[in-house]
Amino acid sequence: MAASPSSMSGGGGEAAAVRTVVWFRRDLRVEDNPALAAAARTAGEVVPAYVWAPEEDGPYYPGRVSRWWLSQSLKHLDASLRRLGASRLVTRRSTDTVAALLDLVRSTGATHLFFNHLYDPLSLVRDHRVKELLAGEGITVQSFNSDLLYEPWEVLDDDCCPFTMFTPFWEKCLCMADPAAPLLPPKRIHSGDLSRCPSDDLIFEDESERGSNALLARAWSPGWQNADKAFAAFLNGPLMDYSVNSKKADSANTSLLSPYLHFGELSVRKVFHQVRMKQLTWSNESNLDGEEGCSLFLRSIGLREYSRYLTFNHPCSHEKPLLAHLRFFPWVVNEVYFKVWRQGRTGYPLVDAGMRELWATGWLHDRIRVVVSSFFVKVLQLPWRWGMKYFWDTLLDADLESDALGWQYISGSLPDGRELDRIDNPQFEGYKFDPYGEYVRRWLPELARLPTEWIHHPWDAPESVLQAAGIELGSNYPLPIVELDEAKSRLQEALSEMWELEAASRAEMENGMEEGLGDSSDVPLIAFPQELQQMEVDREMVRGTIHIPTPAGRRRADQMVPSMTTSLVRAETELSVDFGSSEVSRAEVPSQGHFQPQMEIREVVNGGTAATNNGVHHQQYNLQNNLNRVRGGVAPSTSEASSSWTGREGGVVPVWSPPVASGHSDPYAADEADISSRSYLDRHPESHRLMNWNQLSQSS
DNA sequence: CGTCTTTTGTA
DNA sequence: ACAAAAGAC
Repeated sequence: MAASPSSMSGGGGEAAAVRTVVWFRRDLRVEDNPALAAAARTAGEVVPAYVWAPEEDGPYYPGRVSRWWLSQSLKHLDASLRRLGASRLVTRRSTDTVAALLDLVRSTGATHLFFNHLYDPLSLVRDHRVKELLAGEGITVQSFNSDLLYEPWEVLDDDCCPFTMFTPFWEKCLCMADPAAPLLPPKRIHSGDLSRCPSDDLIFEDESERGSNALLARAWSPGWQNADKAFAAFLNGPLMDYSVNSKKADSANTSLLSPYLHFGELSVRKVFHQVRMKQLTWSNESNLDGEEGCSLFLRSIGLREYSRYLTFNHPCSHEKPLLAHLRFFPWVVNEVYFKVWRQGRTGYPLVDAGMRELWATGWLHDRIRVVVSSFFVKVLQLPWRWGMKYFWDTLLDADLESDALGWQYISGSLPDGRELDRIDNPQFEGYKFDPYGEYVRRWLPELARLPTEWIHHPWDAPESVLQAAGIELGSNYPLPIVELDEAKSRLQEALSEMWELEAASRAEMENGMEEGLGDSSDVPLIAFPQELQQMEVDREMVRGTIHIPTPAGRRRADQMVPSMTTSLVRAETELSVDFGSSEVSRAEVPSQGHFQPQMEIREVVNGGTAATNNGVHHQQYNLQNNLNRVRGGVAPSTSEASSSWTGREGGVVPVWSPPVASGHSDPYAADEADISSRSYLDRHPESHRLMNWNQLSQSS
């Protein structure tokens, strides 16, 4: 297992010949960055590089706010690297990362390529290709862990199998040896002569996005040093009351660290160690709430950890339910529902407030994410992947692994997820998370004058109250798009249908096994709506109504909330008189430490396009798929009920594996994406070996 | 006031 | 499905 000197190239010569390309991805920091630290330790020259090839991500081309963050963070990183003595961050625009790296290595005469691990399926495949190709060129390629407390293959149960449930996974993590202490930034970096190594200008926004992006900068400061500050602020502030406050929709109580963590501007290992220290302190002071807050916060770090763990072991987790029977759920493919949800016009105030906040700011409190996604899946019964894709397109902290985990959890597709058949009632959730209605009033100005008593169920309010509040249900605020009772019965029907389909397919499977791999009963993925692929703001909805006279200078293509009717317009204009002078027209993002129940000025989108995501190339990846293997005894119960959980898979959008006939009566279907299938690692020993092999260099 | 029932939270 | 908590009796 030694650090494989055999793969070294060019051998012999003077030490000065060592030149290492450090390939940055989602590890945009100089502190506790193992790849960078290792490169600096070679005492040779270090060429920091970034390759921007978003087309490779297919439908998961980053959304506007995410690209904005990235652009800022790269600037910050470049400045940090220069301060350390590097000449610059070398940037490349490409549609083929591997080719771009090869070119980079050749044009710099580098002998080494270092980078930190990623665990999403695209990266696993691409990084493997990078290693093969560059090693073939005689380049020493090493990769490191910068993103996780523990590598996915390090956390195994007593039988050395990957965990399939979060709780045992996290318990195991917590009793493993502490992760390595964070590394300091390198003292100095020399890049040598880079005059023959051009950089490309990276363009992360188009004209139409500039205005909206400018607003983001008022609330957020990307970059690893700012991550550090935000983390310190959280440690010394909201963390203490984290457990007490975690039930409120108010973002001021949250860490707001997720975008930093997504781009690796903040090291989870550092977070872990510092929170642990706080916890120890509070524990000694018998500060039970504080101590519990630490556990709770670390648990959410654990969920992030687990999301990588899952995608590593089940590379299809962003498109296929991990519980196979869910693949037979008859999702309602209704783009009108989808649109209404996105626009925050479902008639359920808490849901609508959340969706408008997301739209306007790219941010959503975790609780509210659960509310809106649960509503999406259970009340509207839309395919969860649509919701996940919308989150991907709009969230500032969009993260494929975390979002896949979240949506699978909500849609009942995980062994330890929520039950699908229990509908969360947004009204009661409103009482819980937003007891004074402040959150709703802030994001739904049309309901601003409704007394708290009715704010979460305006449909029950007496006519006189509504009138006094200037609300006409069905006109300036919608009636519930689906009644909860109706949703419940529809959900029951859908579930019965799911079980029938599942049973039928299983029967068919048992009969027609020999007929080969045709697998006619395969359930295809539901494609994303075209509209979502372009992230277009719905225009008709807005055009059909009255336009708000838009104050000069505030008209912009933005993710602004579409309004619907005249009376709403009236309410808005009135409000804007009150607040118009105080610059509240910004796309508001939660800022740490205060919460003002304040009206937002809203404007109608005049055909604005939020983002022009054009990277819709559907890539096909040829991950070989073995025949299903059953892992006996791991499933929670192999009893009669669960014996019906057998399914198959299908694929339309990026296909990871060809459809495959499924196993027999296993608790979980045994196929590529399924939770009981053999892990990705088992099926791709090469990747495993490569990773393990390099793991060593990190610990040196 | 104890026991049974309902609701809630759960990654 | 299940345990804990809250509510009903």
